Amino acid sequence: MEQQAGDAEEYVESVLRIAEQVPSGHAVSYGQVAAFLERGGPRQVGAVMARYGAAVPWWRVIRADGTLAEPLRARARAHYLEEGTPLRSRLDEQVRVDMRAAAYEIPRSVGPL
DNA sequence: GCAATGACTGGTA
DNA sequence: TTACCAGCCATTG
Repeated sequence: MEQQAGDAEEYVESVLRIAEQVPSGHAVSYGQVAAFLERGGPRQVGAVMARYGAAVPWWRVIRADGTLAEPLRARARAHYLEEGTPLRSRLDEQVRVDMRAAAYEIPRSVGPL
């Protein structure tokens, strides 16, 4: 019954799985992913992304208000411009994703393996 | 076992 | 609109 360790691994796989299948030009929030998995919370999703997110399009998993942590913001902007993600930038800075337009509903087929 | 930390969220001012 | 606050939950020291 070493389920606990297995659950942690499965949780990571599920989070990465979701991040991987978010289509270009769309984005989901940490809370959205956590609510979909019904597991942990937004901070746990963020923790997984911080550790294993490098292997997936992490810029498609963002905060509920369409912003990102500062160090990531600058990197994500380039990807958004390249993918044509709907942005809500007023001036040259303060770039944030327009979640109303970029919102993406996670298909249930992506649930926990 | 307790305290601090973090790629968060929603509400109020 | 932005700024601040309290709540939440697993990980780490």
